[in-house]
Amino acid sequence: MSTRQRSGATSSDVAALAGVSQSAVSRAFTPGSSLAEEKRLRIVEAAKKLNYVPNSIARSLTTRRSNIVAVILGNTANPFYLQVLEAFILRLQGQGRQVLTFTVPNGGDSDEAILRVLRYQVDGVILTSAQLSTRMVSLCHDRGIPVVLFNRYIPGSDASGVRCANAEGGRLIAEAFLAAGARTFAMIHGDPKGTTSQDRARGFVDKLAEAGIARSAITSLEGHSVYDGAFNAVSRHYRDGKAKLPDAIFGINDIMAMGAIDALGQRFGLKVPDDVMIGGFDDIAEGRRFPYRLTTVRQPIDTMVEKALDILHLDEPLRPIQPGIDVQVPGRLIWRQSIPAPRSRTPDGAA
Amino acid sequence: MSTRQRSGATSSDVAALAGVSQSAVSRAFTPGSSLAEEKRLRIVEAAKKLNYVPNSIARSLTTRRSNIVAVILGNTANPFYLQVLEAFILRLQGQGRQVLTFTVPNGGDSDEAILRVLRYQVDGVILTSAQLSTRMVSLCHDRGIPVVLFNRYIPGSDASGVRCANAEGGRLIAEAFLAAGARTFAMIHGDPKGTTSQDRARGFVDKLAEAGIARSAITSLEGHSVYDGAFNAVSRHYRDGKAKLPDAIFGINDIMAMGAIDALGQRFGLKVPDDVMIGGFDDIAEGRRFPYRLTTVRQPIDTMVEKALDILHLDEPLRPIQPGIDVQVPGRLIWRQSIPAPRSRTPDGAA
DNA sequence: TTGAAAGCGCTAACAG
DNA sequence: CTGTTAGCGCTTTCAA
Repeated sequence: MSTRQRSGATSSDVAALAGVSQSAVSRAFTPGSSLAEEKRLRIVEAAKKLNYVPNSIARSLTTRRSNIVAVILGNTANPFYLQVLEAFILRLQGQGRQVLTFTVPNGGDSDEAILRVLRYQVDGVILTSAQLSTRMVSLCHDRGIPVVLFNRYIPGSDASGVRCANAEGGRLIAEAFLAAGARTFAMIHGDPKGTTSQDRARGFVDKLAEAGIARSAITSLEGHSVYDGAFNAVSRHYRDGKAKLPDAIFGINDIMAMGAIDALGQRFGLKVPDDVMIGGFDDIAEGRRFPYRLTTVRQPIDTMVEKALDILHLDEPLRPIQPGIDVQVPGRLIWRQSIPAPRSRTPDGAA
Repeated sequence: MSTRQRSGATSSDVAALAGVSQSAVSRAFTPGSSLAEEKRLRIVEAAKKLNYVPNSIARSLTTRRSNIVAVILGNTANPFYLQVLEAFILRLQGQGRQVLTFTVPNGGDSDEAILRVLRYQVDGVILTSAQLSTRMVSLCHDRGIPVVLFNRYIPGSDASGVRCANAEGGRLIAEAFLAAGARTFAMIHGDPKGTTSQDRARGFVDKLAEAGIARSAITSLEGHSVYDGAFNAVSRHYRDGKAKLPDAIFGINDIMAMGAIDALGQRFGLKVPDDVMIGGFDDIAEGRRFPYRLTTVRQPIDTMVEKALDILHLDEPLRPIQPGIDVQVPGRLIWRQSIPAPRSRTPDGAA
């Protein structure tokens, strides 16, 4: 029966068995280091016999590189960010790196998570949660740990980030509504402090203004970025004919748009798009399904993930961190049935 | 401009500034170690001044404990396992531990992930993906790293695990169908090699047999544990009236049950439960929503997560690993509208 | 190409 | 309570 004390063979054990020096063993497991082929083979064999696996912790101590990237998640209730997490894991795994995952309560600050991450000497941090004190940003910066904000930014800070062109995306939805003949609107906001929500709303309102729609023709509801929030907001606002139903509702993200559709259906027996048209943002898998068939703005997750990792420069650890990089990736309108398509569009196709 | 070389102040730096020994600094950051309060304060102050954060990597090297737990995910297309991941992260984070997340392609084996995990000296491994060679189990065992299988087991192996009482859950759904008057059935299987799918199906069929339903009255479809798989299987099998529709369909998990409901609605204009009744398993959030309102068996995630962590015995690392623990947690039937409720039941309530 | 030796930053006896 | 000392397992000069 094994005890938890022992943690397996070390490079010295392997060295002894193979009759070489301990550094030779180290070299045998370091691609690109010079070692006689015959010797390498003997070492690998000895290692196999002892079930030797190199200790990455010890390696990290000397190299000062952990090969670990931290991903800090905010709103896990939004499937979009779970998809993002998965994309990061897949890509990073493919590069031989590991992902340390943290969640912070929706709207909470990520300072505590950052502090933990610092202790583990991660090579980089991806942050998808809203709040981050600039103090933490500089703490990471001082220690040479690059941070990239995913889909958010801190105005006035020099933190780097990649995000979807949110305002432009908001405009796309407005255009779609307009093309389908809508004249009165509602939008369901997410986190009122989040730049993502604000930007999408701004683009939406701006485009509408250009088309001559007064701000007063646009109702604002608060959905707090989650399904239930949107469901409840819509249920409450329009119950008993209290407020007049608009022609179109913009869910600032898909999950809220879905909440709105379900509230309309369940509470008021209303059909989309016959009674109200709905637009979303993100293009999550759930929104593509039969009951929703959401017209939405697709965020190109893979591209965004790739660009985020580019900013991290994991392969060139010595390169100084460049502050203030702000990459914006355009979203793309995906037409489905939740907004009646103008004649020139085909459902489920691109804009 | 900072370079990536330097990685911050060390305990020696703090010691120098505070005028104490380096070990005093170590003690100041180790709860429960004896140190004069006045001295501790001075150290903390010096640490703050230097932005000192203890290096967990170095700590792990000496203590042989990383405070890291690995979670290896199989089918990420099933929201249930994402919920499980989140539950683990939340709980582990609360204990001051970190989570290293891995994904393995659906049906792929997790050996490669395990090997990586071993290098990082994790304190424990949670595995939710099907395939795991017994060689890897013993590799972990030898190194004193406890492994627990979540919702699956390897017959004949001494790997520990926690799972829902799947067969019993399958029986619950069968009972519900029977109570609602169904006489002909279909079930949509997940991974045909997965014990989870097999057990649920077995319980379902057994219960039906006891009620006098012949095996030939039960159609088997393959949904591969994913939404699209179930959607396609149902669309294909029943198109053009090729096969006769059963009274009830059991989706071996919720996400497949949802795929079935959508296929029925979109392809054949059929309504649930009026035309066909549907049962699921898992009780994922998506299945509770208006378009689905799935009657299902709830897996008590929190309980299961708790029991899984109990098996890991993270707090008593010296305790030898006990092989072959197999905890089964009962599921609970949740009545919703996808199966017509007998008079004695209230929708959304417990069985 | 190879081995010896010096750490990486920290914890853990062990004296005092 | 506190400082000294000896490593944890590995990488990396530095000579040979």
